[in-house]
Amino acid sequence: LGKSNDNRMNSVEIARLAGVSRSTVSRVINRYRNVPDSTRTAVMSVVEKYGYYPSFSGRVLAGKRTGMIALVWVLHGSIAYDIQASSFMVHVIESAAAHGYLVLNCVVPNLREKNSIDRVKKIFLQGQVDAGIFIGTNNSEPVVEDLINRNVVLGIMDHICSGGTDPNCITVNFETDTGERVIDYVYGKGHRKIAIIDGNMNRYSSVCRHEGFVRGMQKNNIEIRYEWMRYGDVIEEGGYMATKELLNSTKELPTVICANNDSTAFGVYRALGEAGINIPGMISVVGIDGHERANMLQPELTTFGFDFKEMFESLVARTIATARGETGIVMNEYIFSKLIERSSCRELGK
Amino acid sequence: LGKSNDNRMNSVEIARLAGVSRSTVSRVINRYRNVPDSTRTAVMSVVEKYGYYPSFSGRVLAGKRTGMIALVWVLHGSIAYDIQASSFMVHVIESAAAHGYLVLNCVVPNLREKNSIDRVKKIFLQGQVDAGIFIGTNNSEPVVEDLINRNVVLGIMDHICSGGTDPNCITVNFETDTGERVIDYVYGKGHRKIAIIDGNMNRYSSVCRHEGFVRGMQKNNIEIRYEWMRYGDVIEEGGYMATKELLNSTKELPTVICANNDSTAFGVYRALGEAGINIPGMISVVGIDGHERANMLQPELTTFGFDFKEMFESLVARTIATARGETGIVMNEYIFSKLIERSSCRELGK
DNA sequence: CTGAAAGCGCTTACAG
DNA sequence: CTGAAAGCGCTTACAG
Repeated sequence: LGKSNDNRMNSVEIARLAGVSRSTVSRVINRYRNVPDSTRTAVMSVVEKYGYYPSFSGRVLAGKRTGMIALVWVLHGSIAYDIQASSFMVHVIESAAAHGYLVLNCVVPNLREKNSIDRVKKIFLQGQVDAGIFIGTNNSEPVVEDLINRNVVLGIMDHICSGGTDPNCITVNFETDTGERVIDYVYGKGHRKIAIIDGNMNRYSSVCRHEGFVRGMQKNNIEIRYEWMRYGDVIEEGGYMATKELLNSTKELPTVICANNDSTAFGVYRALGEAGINIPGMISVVGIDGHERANMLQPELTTFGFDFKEMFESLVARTIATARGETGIVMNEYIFSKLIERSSCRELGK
Repeated sequence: LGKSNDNRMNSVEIARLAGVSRSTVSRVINRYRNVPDSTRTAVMSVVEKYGYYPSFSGRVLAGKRTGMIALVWVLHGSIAYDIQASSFMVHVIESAAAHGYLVLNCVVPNLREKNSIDRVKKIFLQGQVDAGIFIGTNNSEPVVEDLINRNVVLGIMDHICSGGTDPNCITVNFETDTGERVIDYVYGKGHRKIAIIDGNMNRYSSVCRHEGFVRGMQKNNIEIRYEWMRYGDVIEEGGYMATKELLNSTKELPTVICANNDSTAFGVYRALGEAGINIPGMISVVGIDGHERANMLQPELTTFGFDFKEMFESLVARTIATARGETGIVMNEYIFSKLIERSSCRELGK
């Protein structure tokens, strides 16, 4: 039989002490209008006297929302001791708090392995939370599609709904022309020997940026040299490995390396540093993201930055609103970058 | 009346489909021993076919644990875009995951303001989680004491239980002699003109370190000059302000500044940098913590580092074990620092 | 080995 | 304005 919560009060006890029924206690707690002040005060004084808080599971079982969203964080490879991860988390937590929501954190190494899949599905399908936010997912994840099909409300970063417009799939995506803008920028600085460290081609944003880089090269009549085009994943280690391979396999050096994102660029820095190649003297570097650490590098990284705080505020707000059954919500949004010009990309021929 | 969860299965439906009673479904789900394989298989095939997950609130209301702990993060002042915050969070999340627990995140600006108090109390007193971890609390917080008195299981960093040994208050504290060790170290390097940037005297660790600094000075017969002893709080901004004030109000400069912790030391760096004072040429700096960012400074920061990963693993493990009713658990632990000698503290007279 | 039943603590439509 | 009652979905002691 259900275990009584030791010394905790329940609504029948409060009702008895206040001389009303449980129904009335509940109405007071839930701020129903049709309760006269005298009743309300009588009940509240007992509630406060005993520090009574209605049982969470009781409330939820009776039909209330949980007031919680899950933040599912897909972290492939090693754990990120990453300022950006920290700020993303805090953005989600604070955005949720602004709507009276709490965040349940779930970090999984991937979304393909049985154990991780089960942990994630369980959270939603048990009804432990009202909705979820996904960060770091690939562009096609069976778990995500499964949850969407089962009417779980999900807010996903960098994701296109496969079903077109599921009413419970909220998304935010990156502008599609960042890659092109990066190339235009370095081209404008006089660079013609351009290397690309791509991201993870299972991510929409990486594919988009890759295509943008290529469009930019073609538009400006730059030869695409595949020895200078590498996959670096979206992490520091990937950028490092890709740059090392690039340096090892090319006779002629590029004058600039455009990275899929700033974390990747950090790896580029490390590899160039180890090879004794000066930035931006010998090779310039440009990133994408506006990572908080980018201005702590030597030299500070020139990058195309996004306003992630604003992005998460909107994603979380739209997701919670959807979970609350509100309508007329924008299902997808794009975010746009702003050039943050620092000192890692020099002007050639000066 | 309780709202049915649209298309979600429940245990009576599964029972009907499997040709058994709800009791049996529950026994299978909960891995009871006395269920023959044939019954188990029959039930599980229905469970899997429909992707059934038992309702969280139903289970909890019937007496199961929530499998969740709350992480209450007291962040005074502005939001930390901080690698350390990120790694602490990840440590807690991963440590909890190792025990099958999920982490509910709650960030509050302080624990004294009515709204924050209420948010925090609600989480625990509603029974939303099995236990809590507190980071960043002052050494005497009424909310914390209240929760302890109401039998909530809490794991607290840098905290001494006021009641002595409440069986539900798990703690971890810093060694008490770090301050002394810092002074011994700089003394050994030839420093005699020693400045101190203290932390926040509402924290046990800051008080301890302060006392350690003083003991170290006395032991080594160093004059304590109060113009060189400042409060810097435990954050970058505090270290910055304190150092600026110190520079503005003293004629003679110290040869070394010992900071309460690394974040504070970051602020010391910034203030010295702005004043055009070379580190360690003109003034050396020593921190405490082993902050992940400390090796990214110029020059890299010499500091006394702690193993926070291990610390959180133990704190979380002990807290969860207590929540599970296990006994014989170590209530308090101390953690010990290791000197990480880098280049911010020079040897004098060489 | 298994089912019927009680109980966990709430909310809300219904009736007054 | 308010109470009695049904119902949310589970678990487990009890009885067989």
